[in-house]
Amino acid sequence: MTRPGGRSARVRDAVHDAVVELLAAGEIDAAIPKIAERAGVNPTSIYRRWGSRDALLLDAAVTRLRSTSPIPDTGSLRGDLLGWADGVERAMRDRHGQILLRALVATLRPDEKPLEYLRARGDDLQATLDKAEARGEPVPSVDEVLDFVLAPFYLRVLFRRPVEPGTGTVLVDRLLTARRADPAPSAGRGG
Amino acid sequence: MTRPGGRSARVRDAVHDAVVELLAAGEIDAAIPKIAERAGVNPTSIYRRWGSRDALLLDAAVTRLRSTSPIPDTGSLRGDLLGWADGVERAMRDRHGQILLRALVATLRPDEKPLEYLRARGDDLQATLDKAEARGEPVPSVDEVLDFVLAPFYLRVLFRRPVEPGTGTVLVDRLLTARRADPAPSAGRGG
DNA sequence: CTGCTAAAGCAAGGGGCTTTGCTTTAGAAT
DNA sequence: ATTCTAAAGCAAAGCCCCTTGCTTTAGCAG
Repeated sequence: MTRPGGRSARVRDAVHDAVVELLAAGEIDAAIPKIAERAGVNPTSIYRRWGSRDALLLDAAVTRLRSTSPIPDTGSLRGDLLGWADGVERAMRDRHGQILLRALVATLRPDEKPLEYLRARGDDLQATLDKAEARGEPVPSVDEVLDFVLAPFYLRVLFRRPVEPGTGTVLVDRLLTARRADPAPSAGRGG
Repeated sequence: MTRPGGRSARVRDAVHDAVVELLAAGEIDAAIPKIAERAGVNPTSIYRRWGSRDALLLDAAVTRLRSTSPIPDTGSLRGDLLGWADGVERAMRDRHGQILLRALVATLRPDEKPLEYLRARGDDLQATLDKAEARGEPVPSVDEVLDFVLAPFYLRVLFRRPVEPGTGTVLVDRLLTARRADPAPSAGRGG
């Protein structure tokens, strides 16, 4: 991306938009020529830039999901996690968010290493937990946060069960209550 | 399936095998002619029977996953859940199980109703919980079981994080401990 | 303003997926 | 054993995806 502004960025955004719109419209297996037409772009541009439909879908999903649900800094672990979980909840209740998550999972290859983007989100979470620990709060591990909060959201979306409003709060409360009740059994941190 | 035994079943199994083998071999987007060749079957047979590659993958995944991890009847809720969770853990540590789960999620369409097969597994779980309740044990809801046990397994597999041995026990313990510590906040049952 | 170059557009060709009408086979029924 | 039929196999044709070499454009640099 030596020319991030200008035409290059315009085409990229148009193509990403086209992908999301087509998926949202039920055109699940629209191929590259169809995406290009929707984006008002020449198919060759997509082939040259992304190489394959899956690579394009993955790029679109990661790019769009990256901007959702940052972790706030509220001064308390509970506040931070609630703020983050609310953001996740909003994304997971949103049709486009659901579609992007599904596209992300569907295009991940079983044998590759975890995505850089996912590792970064884990690091953010770890930083939040470190701050809380420095304040003297009792803190769960990143794995526990993922198990208690993120996993239930993802299960609901991927298996088409409803995400009720307030789910994020329930899940964060479960996490913090469980830690208070039983600080022992879980495994160490992790990527 | 008016003729479940004989050639029909043989072809079905051969095709399902071919799907799993190709996916396991990294041939993620092998199309129907390639699957047919691997199965020693004419492509037309697949087109006529399943209609599309996605329908075939979904059928293969559901058929193969249906036979894994039944819920035992041990006389205690904890025993039942541990037995079930061990089965899930075994499937999720298995390469083929991981591949089938990924295929299942990838081929689910966002707007259709939940799978009959998934509803049936939920009913099995509910029956187990009902038995425990009749014995006077404190019981979680189906949703809580899914959140605490199944969701973390699926998150690990779908996002390519390792499933450590003993994970099932840890997750079941979390579920039962949480119920003991805080019987209040969660939502009702559900499909 | 002029020149440079990365990226987008264009066009043509090959290849493989998918469809469809017909034939053949194998399992079930009588 | 004979008959019947659902399902599998075969062959050919159309379609569309993908590739590739070349041309054009638009943004940045001097």
